[in-house]
Amino acid sequence: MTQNNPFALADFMPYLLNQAAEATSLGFQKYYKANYGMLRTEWRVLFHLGRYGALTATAICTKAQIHKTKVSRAVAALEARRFLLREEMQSDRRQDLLSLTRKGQAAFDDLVAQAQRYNETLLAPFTAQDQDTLRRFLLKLAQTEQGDARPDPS
Amino acid sequence: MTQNNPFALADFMPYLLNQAAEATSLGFQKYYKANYGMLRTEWRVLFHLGRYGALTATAICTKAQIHKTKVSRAVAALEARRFLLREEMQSDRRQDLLSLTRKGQAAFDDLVAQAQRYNETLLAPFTAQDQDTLRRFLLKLAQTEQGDARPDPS
DNA sequence: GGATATTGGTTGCTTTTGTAACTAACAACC
DNA sequence: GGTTGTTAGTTACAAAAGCAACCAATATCC
Repeated sequence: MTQNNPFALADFMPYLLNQAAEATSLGFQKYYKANYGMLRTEWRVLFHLGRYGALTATAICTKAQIHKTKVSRAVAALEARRFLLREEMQSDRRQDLLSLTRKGQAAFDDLVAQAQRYNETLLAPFTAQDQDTLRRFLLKLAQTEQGDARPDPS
Repeated sequence: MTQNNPFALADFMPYLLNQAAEATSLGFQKYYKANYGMLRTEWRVLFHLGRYGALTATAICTKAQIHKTKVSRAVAALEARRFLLREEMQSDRRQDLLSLTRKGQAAFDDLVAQAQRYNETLLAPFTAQDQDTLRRFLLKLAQTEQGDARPDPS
């Protein structure tokens, strides 16, 4: 590249997005970690069960876009801590239907309330309209196709 | 939370940002991984040296906002592969001045060109004005303070 | 209805990250 | 000028993520 067109990392979307993602994730992460000893995947799994009711592991994988090994481990951890319950399905004995226990539901309620508040503080500096724009952009970027960026032509 | 105000994960900025960050990072990551066997931190360190000239490790830490152990390892890896050179500083023998080798410079040139192209395709769907807005928002979000989100009142 | 493929999920192993402790060089203070 | 404190950077150990192999249940095909 030419020096008269200095490309800064701050212009590079993956970098910028990562910085923003990390900075904003941390505040909330501290909360669920400190209060429930949860990892991010665990919080996400809990969230999905709380938000959408009983689901199988693969359903969570699909909805949450998380790899099955991560979900598997998160479920195991949540189960061990009695946040969720596992019930073998009649129709297909490979699958377990997962649902929150009362304790899990309580954690969900608290965490969602907390998340909402936190989210509001994050978005506070922006007008409602800008918030919409931002959301729209991020959703579009999140749909970026995973094609290789010009693989080595060799 | 109330069910008549269903809070979706897609409304939660940390989540949205993470999704966008991951989706957009992947395409480029494939490239530097496949062609140079680099990790993300290594690419970032390389970038800073290419962009700002010779630096010490801590200078990179500061500029790039990366923890020193990560930088230390990235530098070691890049040095082992002869992408950079390490020179003990006269003024303070604890510090090494790091600079790119010819090979490192070549990799930098290629990667930056690639990054720019990739970035353009990412931003293509947006108008120039929207791109600015987006950048501005992300920068602001990236500056989010790391205060705990309401720690347990106990 | 038995062989083959597919799917749901888990486990083991390797790579990467995070955290804390550590070494070496320098600075400051008396 | 020796003790005490800092700073630059590395290393060792633990936690987490990624990947591939795997097991068991179901579906498919002949």
